[in-house]
This record gives sequence, C-alpha cells and structure tokens, in this order.
Amino acid sequence: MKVNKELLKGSTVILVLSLLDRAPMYGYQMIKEIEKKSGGVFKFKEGTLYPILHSLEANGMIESYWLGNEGSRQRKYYRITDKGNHCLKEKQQEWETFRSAVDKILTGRLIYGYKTE
Amino acid sequence: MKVNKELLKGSTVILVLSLLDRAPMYGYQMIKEIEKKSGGVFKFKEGTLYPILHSLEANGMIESYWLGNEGSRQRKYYRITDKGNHCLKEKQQEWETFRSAVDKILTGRLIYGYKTE
DNA sequence: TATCTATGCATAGTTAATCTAGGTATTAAT
DNA sequence: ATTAATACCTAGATTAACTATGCATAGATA
Repeated sequence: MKVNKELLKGSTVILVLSLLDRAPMYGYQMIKEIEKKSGGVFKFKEGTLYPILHSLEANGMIESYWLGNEGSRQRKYYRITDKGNHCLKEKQQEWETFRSAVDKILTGRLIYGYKTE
Repeated sequence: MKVNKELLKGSTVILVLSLLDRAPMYGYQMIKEIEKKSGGVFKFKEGTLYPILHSLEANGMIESYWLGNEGSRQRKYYRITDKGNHCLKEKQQEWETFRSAVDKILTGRLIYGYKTE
C-alpha cells in the first residue's frame, strides 16, 4: 500500500462491489484490477479479499459460480446481486458524505477563538 | 457518526492535526469543532480523541499546556509542533492519494474482459 | 439550595477490519 | 525439472476506534 493501510478500512467493500458492478470477476483478478485501477496505491492481500468475498456472499450481496476457461483451470467468479447493487448505491452516497466532511475539515477556517499561553 | 465508522479509521490523526494547524485547542473544543465543521458527520467520542492526543504528544507531534480562563476552569490546550506540521503535510498528500485512488475505482472503466456462465 | 445539564479530562476493556503467515494446487516459462 | 505466476483458502495476530465508565467543575433552573 502506498497509503496508510488504516485509511483503507471501511472502504474495501465499496471497492469490491464497484468492480463487480461493472463485470463478474474472480478473486485473483480483482486484486490485480484494484491495483491497476488505483495506480498501484491499493494492493489487496488475499487474506483481505477472500474473507470479504465470502462475507458478501453470505449476506446475499454477491453470488459465485465456478467457470473453466475452455477445459483449463477453474476460477470462482462473483457477480453482484440486486441487494448488492442497492448496498453499493448506499455506500457510494456514504463515501461522498465522508470525503466531503474530511475535506471540509482539511480546508476549513477557524470557527472558535484563538488562544495561547 | 453519519457514515460507517470504519471509514474514519486512518483519518483521525489528520483531522486532529489539521485543526491544531490553525489554532491551539483543548480536547473538548476539538470534538465540538470537528462536529461543527463536518456538518455533523463526525462526532468524535472522548474515548477516541483523548488517546489520540496523548499519543500525538508522546510522539512529539503536539505539545500541551494548561490554561485557565481568567481564574476559571483549567483547560488543557494543545498546539502543533514543527514535527507535527511536517507530519500533517505528509498526511495531506496521503489523503489526496487515497481519495483519488478510491475515486478512480468507483468511476473507472473495465480493463479486463467480461465473462459470465 | 438542590439538582440537572453541559463541560472537561481520563482510561480499561471490547470490538472488528485488515494483515501476517501459512497451506494447497495448477499453469507457464526457463 | 525447477521456478514464478496464478488461484483458492483460513487461523491467529494486530490495532484503531468504540463502549462504558469514573471524576470533577460551571451554569442554569426550580
């Protein structure tokens, strides 16, 4: 990770659902995709992604199916469900709220008075 | 919190340092200030803020001093140090990187192919 | 004057998201 | 044949923020 990894907390699910909202993918592919799209900023660990996928599937946000590439290796693809799509929309709104709130504080002006010893 | 509290992780320190970069403040004041500036999105708990302040002080990012309001109650003010200011600049850059990377994924286009069963 | 609310600092223990570190197996390249 | 990349998985450790307290002062209100 190029950034403080704690920053990522709370953002992983929206990143995963965003990817799957555009196309079904398998886990390993998502790791590469996220790294590529983020310009190398996010490098998901397998120990991070796979438990998230399993949890999202258990909650009905995504569905999985095995698919082989013309007789070659089997890959476990995930696609987003209607419920997951609804959840994604909520999280997109949440992200906008969060980002805006942080920026307000980073760029904000002083409200209360100034006091020093 | 109006947003998933996990989103906040990794962002607390930059928020605190940003406030102190504009004026010294005491803890309770910072809680109110952050709530006000964020439009009510962030409501820091005391159990969140005070340990952060103590940790930042232990690391030389901020300094504290007690100050009374004309003979009234004593308040513990914090001001940012040079080291803290340097840290803040790094974290501002980190925030930009992070925010931009998330937005790239949320709005990004498909890179690999599309596959379904 | 008694009580309630807001202010103000502090911390021990809990929770939960991510990482570490390991495992297994297939495929492609050297 | 060996190595690197691909591809899945999970138990346990880490750690940041929260919960739930405690204590104390100041101001308002009845």
